[in-house]
Amino acid sequence: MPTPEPVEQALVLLRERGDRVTEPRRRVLEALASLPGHPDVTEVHAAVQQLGPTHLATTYRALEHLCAAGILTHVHLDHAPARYHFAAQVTGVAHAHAACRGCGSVLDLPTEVLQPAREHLEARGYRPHLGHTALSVTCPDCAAADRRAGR
Amino acid sequence: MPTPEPVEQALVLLRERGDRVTEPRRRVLEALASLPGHPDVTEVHAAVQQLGPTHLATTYRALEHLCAAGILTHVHLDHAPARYHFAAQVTGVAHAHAACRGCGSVLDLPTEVLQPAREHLEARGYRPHLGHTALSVTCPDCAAADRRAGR
DNA sequence: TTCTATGCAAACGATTTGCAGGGAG
DNA sequence: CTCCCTGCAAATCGTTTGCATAGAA
Repeated sequence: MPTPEPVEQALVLLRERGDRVTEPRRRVLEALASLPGHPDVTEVHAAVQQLGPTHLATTYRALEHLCAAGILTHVHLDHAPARYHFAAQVTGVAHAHAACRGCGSVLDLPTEVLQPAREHLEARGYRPHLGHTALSVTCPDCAAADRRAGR
Repeated sequence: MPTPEPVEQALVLLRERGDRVTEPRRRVLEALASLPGHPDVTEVHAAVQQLGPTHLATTYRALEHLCAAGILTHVHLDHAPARYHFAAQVTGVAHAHAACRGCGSVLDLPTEVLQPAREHLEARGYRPHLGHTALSVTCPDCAAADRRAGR
């Protein structure tokens, strides 16, 4: 189950690492906690701005740092920029992703559906990071739109 | 089994579409046929250059066009730029991919290992494009290197 | 001849970097 | 007091676009 206070949890982890707890980092965490789904840098930054003036480069650096610290993770979509969310370490739930090639919407997937892939990879000495890339899909809405357009 | 002459096959498909068969396009196809694995734009362009002077923008446009025509496809890796290869329509074999986060090497995967993912998605009305994004992995070599570095 | 694809240069969006000053520990 | 993090501006990277011309059909 999700931890009630991901932000507090994240701050504890930051301190444990000996990293500094700064306003921009706090804002990024608050922003991520308040935003639904899996926002990209731009969306995170917009929310961060509402909490106080912050330079875009700083938002990038904070996100990068929090990812490196294992507090956040990001998912890569096929075209669109990466999207961020709290890591399983913080939320307690791991999940994989599928992203619509048309509208960019992200669907969370239970990790079990990738179990055979995991086994295949591990049997060959590969270490899988299955939450790190989103499967490419066309969502029902965009599929309908495509059909209407004759594809 | 792979078609003996993917380039010829591709040219036929191009002509069938009423598209023009130009030097740059021919070079891109030759380059892809000669390069091992799944080269990215830069690698394709380097090979193309060896066949004759071609502008980078043209290589981009040729690749884009051939993908749109269904003759080529590209795989997205988590960080690195997209990598190109002949489409299943031309080679006769479909496959998925896993890409090493460390060194970028690409491993081909049998599509069956993604079968449960496919079923999960289709049951929800999503249309999967499972060859389009590479699963993120750490290859055995990079995993060993990571371990040596203490990760 | 017609009309698409190319070459070229410039524009572009996203992300990164160097550096000097500010704030956390 | 020390050193990490931030703000800012400029640089960089990968990719795209507008326009005039070359060349495929």
